[in-house]
Amino acid sequence: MSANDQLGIYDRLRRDLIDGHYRSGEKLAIGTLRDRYEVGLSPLREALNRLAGVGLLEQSHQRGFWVPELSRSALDDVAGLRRQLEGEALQQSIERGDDDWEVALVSALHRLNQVQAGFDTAAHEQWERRHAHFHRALVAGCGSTWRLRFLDQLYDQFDRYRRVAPAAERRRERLDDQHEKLVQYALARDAAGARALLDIHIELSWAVALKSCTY
Amino acid sequence: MSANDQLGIYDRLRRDLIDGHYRSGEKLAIGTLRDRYEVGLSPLREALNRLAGVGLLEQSHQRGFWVPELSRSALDDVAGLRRQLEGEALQQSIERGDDDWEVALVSALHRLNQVQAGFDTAAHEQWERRHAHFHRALVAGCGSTWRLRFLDQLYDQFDRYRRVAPAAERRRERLDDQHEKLVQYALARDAAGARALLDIHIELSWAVALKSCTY
DNA sequence: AATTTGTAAAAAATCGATTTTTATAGCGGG
DNA sequence: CCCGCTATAAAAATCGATTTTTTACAAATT
Repeated sequence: MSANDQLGIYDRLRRDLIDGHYRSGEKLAIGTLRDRYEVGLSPLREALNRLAGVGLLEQSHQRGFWVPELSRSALDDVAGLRRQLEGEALQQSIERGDDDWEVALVSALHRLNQVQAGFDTAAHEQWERRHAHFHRALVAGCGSTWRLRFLDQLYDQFDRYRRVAPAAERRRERLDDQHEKLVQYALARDAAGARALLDIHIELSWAVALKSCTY
Repeated sequence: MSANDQLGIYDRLRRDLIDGHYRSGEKLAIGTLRDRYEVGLSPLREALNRLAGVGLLEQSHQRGFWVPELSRSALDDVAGLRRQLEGEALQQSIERGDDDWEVALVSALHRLNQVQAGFDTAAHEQWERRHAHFHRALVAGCGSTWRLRFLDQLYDQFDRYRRVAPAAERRRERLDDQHEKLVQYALARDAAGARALLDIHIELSWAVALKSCTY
């Protein structure tokens, strides 16, 4: 509980849900959450409702909140839709992105690479944040608010699987390398090349995340 | 306040937001809502939070909730993304939909046509519900939970514009006719034809909804 | 005259207690 | 012995009051 106290209960819960702090399908007892996060019932319930709105929780009337089940089919669904939405968003970003977009993208990549070394828990937290931020920066220039909104939700869902999947160092290196190359394509305004690589990138990420499914 | 009392505050607010009962950009005073809907503060706030999660409201910390602004650019965004997501969903539905999907689709069309006559307020309410249900039935067989989830949100957004746009009877007839033809394509398992018509259908709907933007 | 600062009113957010609903275990009947 | 019913316990949902924050207005200073 160090820097957590600055964050609202919504952000803390969201992070813990994505990090796999709660088991797939687990029921969230509101009273228990209240004690654990040391918040009042009202802000807690409001956060749970908003999280249900963006698909990070499921809600049943008068019966409380659940963590959505992790499943192979749900992962395939998320990955497939992400590939489509992110691919087109990347293409549009490359076609329409301005100087500010380029700068933000380069910055996001640099920040991501800064933290690739030493993988203690805190550093990994930071890497996760910067990784998510990088992918958002890549597509931020697409000009479609709703596409970005949906992509945010899909990133979160995808990360739920990746976070609980076993480490895959060899593949992680290739993925990191692809981040570099994606930026090169983007700066060269090669939309087709970028999109082709992004498909590969998502497919490889999917293969890593797939290991989270015991089935 | 007839059948409204059976619905939860979330559904009542959602319907009123889509129906244009609140102005674009309007600030929602929580105390006023509490009196108008005759509900307690807690369920009201929880509903507002969930509505913010699905994009039917905007929220600013400690500053309350707003109705998202209607704008030409936002409508174009919603319509474009809807065309893409719904088109592919329709194609997959036609390729994968089973007998139950066909039955539900035919039922939804029939129910929609049953209410096309007499357009008083209550009948129009019913038509709106059945129209939304028809489009959901059309794509329900696609097999992608997340795609359907996002489409639901896009339908709601699109309807916000259509509901406040002036009536366009001539075009409405053509749109209703297209509903029939869409089902014919679907039952004939002609995915390409259905998708082409759906593009036309959405474009025509967009032209109608566009009249809601004063700009 | 414009900007800043202080104060009062209004609104949102939070809290703790109460009510309502659901789940569980024990009891009685088939 | 199993099924259904009731009583009890637990949990979620709701309420009304309180606290905190923001906003609007006015006075004072530059």
